[in-house]
Amino acid sequence: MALSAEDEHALVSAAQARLFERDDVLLAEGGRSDALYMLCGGAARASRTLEDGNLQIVSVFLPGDMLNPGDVLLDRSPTTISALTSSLVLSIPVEELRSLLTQRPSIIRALWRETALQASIQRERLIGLGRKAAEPRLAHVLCELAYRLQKHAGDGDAVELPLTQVELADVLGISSVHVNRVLRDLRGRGLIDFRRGRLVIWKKGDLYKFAEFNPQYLRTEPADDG
Amino acid sequence: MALSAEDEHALVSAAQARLFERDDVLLAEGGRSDALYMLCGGAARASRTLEDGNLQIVSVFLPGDMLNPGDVLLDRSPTTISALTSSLVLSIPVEELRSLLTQRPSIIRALWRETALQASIQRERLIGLGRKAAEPRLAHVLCELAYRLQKHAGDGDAVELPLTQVELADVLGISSVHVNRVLRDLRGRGLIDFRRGRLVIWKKGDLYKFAEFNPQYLRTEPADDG
DNA sequence: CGGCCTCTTGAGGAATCTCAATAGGGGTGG
DNA sequence: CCACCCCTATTGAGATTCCTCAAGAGGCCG
Repeated sequence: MALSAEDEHALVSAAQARLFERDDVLLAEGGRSDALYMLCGGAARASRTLEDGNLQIVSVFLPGDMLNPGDVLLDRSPTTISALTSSLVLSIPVEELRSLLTQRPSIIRALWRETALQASIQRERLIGLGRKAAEPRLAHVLCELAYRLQKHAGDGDAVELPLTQVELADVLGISSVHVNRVLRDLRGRGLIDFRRGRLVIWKKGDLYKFAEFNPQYLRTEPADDG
Repeated sequence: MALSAEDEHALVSAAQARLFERDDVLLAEGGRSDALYMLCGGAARASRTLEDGNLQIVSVFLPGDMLNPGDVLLDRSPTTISALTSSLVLSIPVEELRSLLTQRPSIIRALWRETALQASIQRERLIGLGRKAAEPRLAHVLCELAYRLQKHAGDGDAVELPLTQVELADVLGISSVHVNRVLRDLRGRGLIDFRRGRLVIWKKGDLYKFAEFNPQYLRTEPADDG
């Protein structure tokens, strides 16, 4: 989160820890955004349900992420945030956050930075949804999540991705049936293997190229690897 | 931009004004993000071109918008920003911005807020791209742009939207041919009329409902209208 | 053992695309 | 002022991608 040790300490000291189980709602769409949430363990999602019942997942959160860095500026939560797996979450009530922000202005920068990072992630997703076929679109999301979980994973390494095919479908804006076929296709190309929440990337270079994935947008610090 | 008069004055004083013509590039993808840009007049877009030549427009900017509030935190511009029409742009070199931010911490808040607002807009676009058919998706984008241009436009009012059908297609992630058919459909429903950059909304309430458009996410201040 | 969720595969259908041809408007040079 | 050109808009027709419905298999848990 790019915070100094002191700032992080101040933030965490003001926070309350809570545990959520799979599908528990942390923050309902339209509800008051009354605390800043930080995910310490597990995984979570932000989603919107449309009138026809269709669901779109807008963000996937992994340990270390803030869940609503931009939303605390707003009154109400624009999406529903819920747990993908058992999750440990820290929360700081907005009143306390406000006083912290005046005492420690550098925290504002961190929130701004986190907001910008999540906007970058959403931008790449938007590009995929708009202009990529299902195969590279799925490949890109897998690259992104694997990279965020484990920047330096090499060929053949496995990463735990707690997403079902239905959930992947709701991230990608396609049907779960099609996700299944696309996964089969990517497996057939020898790029990846994804089964029951376990992703293996066989050829990172080829996969990145196929997905047009460039991890630059996920870096918060100056380049530290390829 | 939610700045105090003094802060705005300080910001504008440090800025340099420039005029761009249609399709001029303000900031190239991958280029250094060396200044903060603010759009004063005209319109602009942020876009990404994929390897197959396909283009996706990620943001449309209107007067009053900052063009890269989150990107100044990063090294390089993630998208190409170019003018949709003749545009007047203020720019503040990042070095000067940095010193301004230390002198006037409240400006950080404004940049954070603007970053969060643009993330909100992108989130709604993402939802449309993922889960809405072309008709409500286009309707939603038209609602958004009309609202941003003129919050209080009523039924039958016209708004100048400097977008061709090709550009709308690149916003929506569909082909320009299909944009044309969808516009015809929306016209047939009596909701809107869009010809050569001029949008008329016949029935705002019906259009909002059809598009599932709720302007809440575009508000930076507490509610001031319906 | 039974139920439920996830995954897998097939088959027909719907939305959207690409290609192609035509029309309209606005600018520019002869 | 006209002719020409280019960009934009419009419409048709066939192709493609992805969807929906449906059925069955596999795993997990009470």
